[in-house]
Amino acid sequence: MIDIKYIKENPDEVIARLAKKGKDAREDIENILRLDGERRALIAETEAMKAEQNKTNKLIPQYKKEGKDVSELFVRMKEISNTTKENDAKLKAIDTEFKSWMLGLPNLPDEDLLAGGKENNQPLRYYGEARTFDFEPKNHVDLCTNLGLIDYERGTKLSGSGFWIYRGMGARLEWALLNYFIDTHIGDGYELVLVPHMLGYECGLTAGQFPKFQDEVYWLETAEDERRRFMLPTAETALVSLHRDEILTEADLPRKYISYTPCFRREAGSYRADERGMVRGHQFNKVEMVQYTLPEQSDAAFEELVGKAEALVRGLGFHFRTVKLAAEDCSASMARTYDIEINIPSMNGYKEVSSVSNARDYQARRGMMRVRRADGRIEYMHTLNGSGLATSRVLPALVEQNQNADGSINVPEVLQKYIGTDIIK
RNA sequence: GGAGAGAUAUCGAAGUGGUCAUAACGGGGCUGACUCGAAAUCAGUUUGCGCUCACGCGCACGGGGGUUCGAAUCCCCCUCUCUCCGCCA
Repeated sequence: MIDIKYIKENPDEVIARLAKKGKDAREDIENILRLDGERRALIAETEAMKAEQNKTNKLIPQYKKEGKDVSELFVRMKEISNTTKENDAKLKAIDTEFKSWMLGLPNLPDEDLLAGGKENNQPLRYYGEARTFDFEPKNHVDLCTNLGLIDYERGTKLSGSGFWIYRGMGARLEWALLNYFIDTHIGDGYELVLVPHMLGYECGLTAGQFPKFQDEVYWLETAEDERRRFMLPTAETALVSLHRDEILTEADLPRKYISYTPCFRREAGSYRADERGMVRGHQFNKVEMVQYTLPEQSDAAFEELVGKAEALVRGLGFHFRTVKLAAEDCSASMARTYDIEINIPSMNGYKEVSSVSNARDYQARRGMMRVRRADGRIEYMHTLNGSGLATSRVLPALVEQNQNADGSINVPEVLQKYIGTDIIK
């Protein structure tokens, strides 16, 4: 959520900045300002009456004790009671509408972001060189199938399209990647957290995925009187709710977490012909990094997370580039996002393997995540997240880039200790 | 799955319709006194949210609704925790 005070004081600026994200917020802001005014007026009126009510309530036992008649007071009190009840109902309706507009507003993009979508993304830096082949390289689907690493057919048999099965050396390669990521993060002082894979609604709301993107996750069928739960689309959704409704102390921050989870996504309508194989599925494995920081720490934390994701990719020997996303390409909750993209030869281009974002106080406001400063002030923390990394893009890139003419695959050095070999054939 | 008990501030916990939410009482934290310093002792202090330029005012006793002039307290629904029994990897 964006600070209502900031919206009130700078409505035009907010509209202009959200426009960079491709959001025409004129109607939203108009409604928010109107409802906020109505809300305040009603609060002022109702609270004055409640003050009278409270004062009189103290008189009643006193009068009774003194044997005075209280029936006149009762008449007035009934009046107040009726009006405040009506007002409270009105206020609730206004509040609900107000909140729904507020929750619908995306985060403000940072000032330095370019407006517009993907076409305005800026590559910031490149690392290494794209591999060239002196033979006709195979795509990862053929490579993985031939080597028995991935069983696409049986994945579909078990669960339908968009699911695959890692087998044998494929499963070990996948597991080796995850181990490499996790060990690196632990070495960097991050706390490993294993979270539930089914989450309650509030988690999605805090992360900023709900109410707008409720259709993009898998909901579990529940009985009428049972709490609704969904399969997490990313560990961020869980980790960012870890400190929901908490007030941490300044010394507690920054908090640095990582989590491994499978991620479940509907990906409705997003299938594209060039995204064959395991680039986009309904379930994929990911190690996620999340930081909670003091507001003034979040810029440095962002650079740290980007650096960590880059280091993992570099460690695997990949050529990659780091791209600063234009405002519209950042997700709704985020003020800024950098993607790390590697080359998947069969796809003629760069594909995202990590996305690092700074939400600033947007998620903290939604989930009431605050910090008590040394001087006693309470303010919202900042939250950041980044993939570190998702294997579903890394493994295809790895097999394609490390393939030999005979169809075998060289195992990057950092993975060899986990998998026990330097070549898969 | 069955039966029962419970949820009050940083923690334990009292309060069962008004004059104890300025939330008793106890512990912890912080500040000060005493001390070379510490412990002990003594004194003080210590919830969050909203509205307001401010003085202040309002709200919150797990969450939601109801009864009442008035609810921590009575009624209904939900969530969570604990105990016992059953079942179970």
